[in-house]
Amino acid sequence: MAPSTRPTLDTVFAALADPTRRAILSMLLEDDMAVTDVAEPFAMSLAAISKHLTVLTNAGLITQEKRGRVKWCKLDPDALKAASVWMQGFGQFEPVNLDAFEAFLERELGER
Amino acid sequence: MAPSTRPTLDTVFAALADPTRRAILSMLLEDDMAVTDVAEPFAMSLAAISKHLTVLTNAGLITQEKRGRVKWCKLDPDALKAASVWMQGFGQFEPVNLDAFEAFLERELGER
DNA sequence: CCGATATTCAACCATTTGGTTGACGATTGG
DNA sequence: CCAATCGTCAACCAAATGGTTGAATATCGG
Repeated sequence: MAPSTRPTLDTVFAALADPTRRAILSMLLEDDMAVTDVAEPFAMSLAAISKHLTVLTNAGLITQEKRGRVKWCKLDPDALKAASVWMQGFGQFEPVNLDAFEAFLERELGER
Repeated sequence: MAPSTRPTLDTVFAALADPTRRAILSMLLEDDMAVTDVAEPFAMSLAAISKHLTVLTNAGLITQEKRGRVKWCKLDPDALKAASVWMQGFGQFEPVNLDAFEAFLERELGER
């Protein structure tokens, strides 16, 4: 599924502003997933998750491919890359630090 | 002025999702500015800009210091750094690329 | 073929967001 | 002192957001 609106910094950052959507991205970091499986850990309807996935797709953060009755969701980090470049213009941040990233993930999971 | 709500990834990304606010950040990259001067290039009321600055402050992206009747706005890239680290977990992006950043700025200014 | 599974659609709702205008409080400078 | 300037507040508005439920549409498997 291609994004219905061309991804922009607006759509990318707006998509990232929601904790549910960031959690979904984290899950997809592990592996591609079907919509139903994405929805499983969340205390909200499947329809709500489906909408979140649409937002992520329109932002270009994931792609969705339908095989049979299952729609597979796959992380697509290109849009993130664009936003990341934008942000890095505001400061010389240290190079990729996976440890810090893990810490963020854990803190965020802990908050919920 | 300290943020009234502790900055989170939610507030940082939500703040970045608005083109007016991103433009304000770009302006503050050049120099600190008073609220009235920040508002000058925009076709919107001073009150609206004041609200945008509150959003940026709550996200921890800027600080505001009142000296006399003038309130000075100053970029504070720490919150951006946190968000940047989060994003970099999703891909091994090339190191800081200021050229790409300039291109983004120009494209964004061109869009409006 | 038929029931179950996967996903979206449509209508609805409450809340948030981004803007307006006009009044207001604080500070400055002549 | 007093008029002008700086910025926020309050009330209001339209549109977008994030959620719900129930029905609809495909597709799979036995």
